[in-house]
Amino acid sequence: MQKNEDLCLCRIIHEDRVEGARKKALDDHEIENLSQLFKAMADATRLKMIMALDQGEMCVCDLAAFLGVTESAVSHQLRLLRQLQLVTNRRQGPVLYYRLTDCHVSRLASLALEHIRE
Amino acid sequence: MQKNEDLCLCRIIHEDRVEGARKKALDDHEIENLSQLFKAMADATRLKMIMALDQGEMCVCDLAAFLGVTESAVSHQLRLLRQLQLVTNRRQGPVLYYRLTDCHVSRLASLALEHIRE
DNA sequence: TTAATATCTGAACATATGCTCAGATATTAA
DNA sequence: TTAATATCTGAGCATATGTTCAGATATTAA
Repeated sequence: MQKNEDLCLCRIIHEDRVEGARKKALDDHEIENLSQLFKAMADATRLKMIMALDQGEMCVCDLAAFLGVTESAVSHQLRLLRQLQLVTNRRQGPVLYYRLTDCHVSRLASLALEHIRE
Repeated sequence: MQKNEDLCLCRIIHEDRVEGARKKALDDHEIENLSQLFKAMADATRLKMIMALDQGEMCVCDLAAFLGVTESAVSHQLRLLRQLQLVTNRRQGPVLYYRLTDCHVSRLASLALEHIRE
């Protein structure tokens, strides 16, 4: 096996394919954003949260009860989803009602679900 | 804060919403499968591999050269993708050519990309 | 069989992740 | 102000993840 610096032409069987892949490749920034989005949906708890919020807005208590985890855990995950702008909240007194920012994530989930069920 | 056993009704503000979410919730098995699929796409290296294979089949060497990681790393990731049946291979002599099993993952990636670029 | 090539595998390691706990902050009502 | 409720936050911890390394396996050709 070779060190990173040596990962060079000597082992490339099909230079054309490697070159072709390079040309059509997304830039790193987009890849990073894509993987972040998928990462947000890659956890069972967050996925359940997203599916639940797709039905309508819920507060932290509600989500915690639904999920069977502490409100702290929910809050941490909501922060992550908020930072990715997947969810938004609305304050009514001391209660924060969370909802999906738009239908993007639920569409992604639906499409993925179709493929799993096929 | 309460322990898990105490995560009970006393903190549920909107029982109806919690109950509604419970009724429409996917079963755990499906949630698990969904999150596994998203997890597979949640890593930059695997995402690049998937996008590259969407262009056509490539061998392990090619992918390693394209990605700039060791062939060992590629092989480990390919095993994961194989186990989830996202990729398949075809042997030609000592060379294994990998390709996407179907268009599902690339569709997912395309949809996600649209949403990111919007 | 032997050597060369391509890929796979398990172990080890550093880093990331998700959760709980304890306590902080924010809002409301008495 | 004080107390109560709802949520947030940082620290700490156990587990998961992604990579490399060293060496194993599989295929082909001499």
